[in-house]
Amino acid sequence: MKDKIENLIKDALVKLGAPDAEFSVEHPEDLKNGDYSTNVAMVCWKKFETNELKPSRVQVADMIGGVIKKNLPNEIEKIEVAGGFINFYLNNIFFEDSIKEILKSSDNFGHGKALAGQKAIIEYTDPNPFKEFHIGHLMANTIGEALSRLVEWNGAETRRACYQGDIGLHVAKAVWAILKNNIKPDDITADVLGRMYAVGNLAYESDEQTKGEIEDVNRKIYNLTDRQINEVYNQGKKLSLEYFEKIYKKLGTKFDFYFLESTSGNFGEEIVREATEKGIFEKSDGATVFRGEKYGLHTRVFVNSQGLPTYEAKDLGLMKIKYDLYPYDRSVVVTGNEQSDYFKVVLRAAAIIFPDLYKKTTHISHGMLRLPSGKMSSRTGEVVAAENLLAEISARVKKKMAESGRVVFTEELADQISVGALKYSILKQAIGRDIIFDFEKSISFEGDSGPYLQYSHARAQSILKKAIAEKLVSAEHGYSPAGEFLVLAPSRSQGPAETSFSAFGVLERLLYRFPEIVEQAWRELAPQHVASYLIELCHAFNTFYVAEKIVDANDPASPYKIALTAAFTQVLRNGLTVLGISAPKEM
RNA sequence: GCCCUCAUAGCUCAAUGGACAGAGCACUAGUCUUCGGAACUAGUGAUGGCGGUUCGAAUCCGUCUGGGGGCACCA
Repeated sequence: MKDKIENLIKDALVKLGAPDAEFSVEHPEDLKNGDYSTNVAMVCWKKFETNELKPSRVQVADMIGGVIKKNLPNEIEKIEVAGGFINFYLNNIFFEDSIKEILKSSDNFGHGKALAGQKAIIEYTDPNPFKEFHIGHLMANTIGEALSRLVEWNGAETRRACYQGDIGLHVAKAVWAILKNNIKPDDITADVLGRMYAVGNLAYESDEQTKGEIEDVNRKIYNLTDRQINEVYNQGKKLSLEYFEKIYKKLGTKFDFYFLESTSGNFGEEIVREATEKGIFEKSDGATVFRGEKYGLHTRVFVNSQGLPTYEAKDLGLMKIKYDLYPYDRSVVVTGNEQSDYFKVVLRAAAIIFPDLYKKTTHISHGMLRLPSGKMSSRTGEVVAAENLLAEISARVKKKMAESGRVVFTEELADQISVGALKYSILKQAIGRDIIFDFEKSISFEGDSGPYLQYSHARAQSILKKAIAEKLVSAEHGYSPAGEFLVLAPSRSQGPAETSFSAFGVLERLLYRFPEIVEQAWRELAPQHVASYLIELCHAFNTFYVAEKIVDANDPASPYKIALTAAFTQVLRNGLTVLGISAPKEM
């Protein structure tokens, strides 16, 4: 439709002799200004100035509008000129078709082709074995999963990757503390690991001798020379990874690739060694460094003075490992924004060594989850474990359910709602901004919240169920409206009378826009557009729901209202899917 | 000290350079003999300061103030 309008305007400009004006066609924020709007007159009004004639913007808009009016397609009811904008109003034919289109496409409605034929790999979450899986990882996972789904919905073949730091000083700290406290491999739990890391980290910074001991453990882990250390290491790593897997399952993420630092390390070190011979890196105080200052960045160590690869070399190696495994067109790496400058340096080095991979790689950094008391730190043990947070939310969900007393609830349902609440609260805001986390305030169940979306969905589902029970829709169409539903979906003109912009008029005007939102959200790497859209959509539906009786055998408009409800649940469900939030049928 | 980022209503957040800056929470006043009140309607209330670019600025540029992050062998 947008294309049609753009062509309409282009034709008009050609006829008026100003074919090269750049203009845009958008949805006006306020629906009373039409379904589409163009700024063409304000952009090109000066082109129409002559010595004798100095038309105003509005006059130019009238002029262009006059030409467009002669050639209106069927779906456009009328156009109006207001304040220099030209506004386009769609009619019943368009809305009727759009509802049919939604019902026909069902689960595919919203899938686009912007990235068709491309391979994409998204890396996110990246928890470290031996350390806690904390709420920061929850944030990274939520964002990465949503981005993955956006990429998928726009047509790319997508792989999810998780990079786990199973080697390095942080591991040595935990292993050292476990040995020091005589904890047997069999007694190690995820909880113990998190605590031991904090203990080891504190000890590392406290005195020189301990520091040396931990560094020694670190070397031994790399070299695999000490049997006792290996045993603790292997057991701890296995346990951590299993524990992470449990959390991923609850969150609805399934990774295709797991990368481990213990494998990217050597590879990265080799790349750095070769590049050093070419003069890309240089030696300094025994370490191999990249001089970022040449590019307005800062110097970073890629191989330390002990000859061990740092995270920098490992990340460099990972870029190539990923490509060798899965030749991507787009690679997105999601991390916290404290790594933002770090990544600029690594990518700058990559630009010289792997220019083709560099061009395909995007680093996205998300904000931090901060406690009201300040920054959360796993180094000092001041973390909120993901598990604790989820359990806390879940307890509150159950309490709420018990109070409402409608449904015998299951653990699974409570999880779906809890995860939905958490994910929504993260995704509703722009990636990159911090969330100040407060147990009491940050998770909401009403208004602008995940459960509000889920509730709207469940309620609409319940209406469809009733429509089936009352034989206004036959049972074989089920909840998911198939092609036959169209036979029952009557023409738009049988719908309720529209008084200015009634609730259902707003609903119709939002539903067809979903695919554009999904496309825009990918283009801007901004899942919050989907979140805002869904809130607006649900609000429109709930207003409609209160104002109109939907299922009513005596109301000739009822079939159309039911079709609209079916289209709404479909779009909402698809939208929730894009965000990685589940849409229970009852709650 | 240098670099990066952010500043929107009492609070938590939205807004491809476009029309009157949108939500939710809180507060105030309402709706419901109707399909699920985790709902709906209405009201109060905001672009940190000063310049600039533009037909048009929360958005772009400069500057000041104030948060947050980063700056060599941690990740």
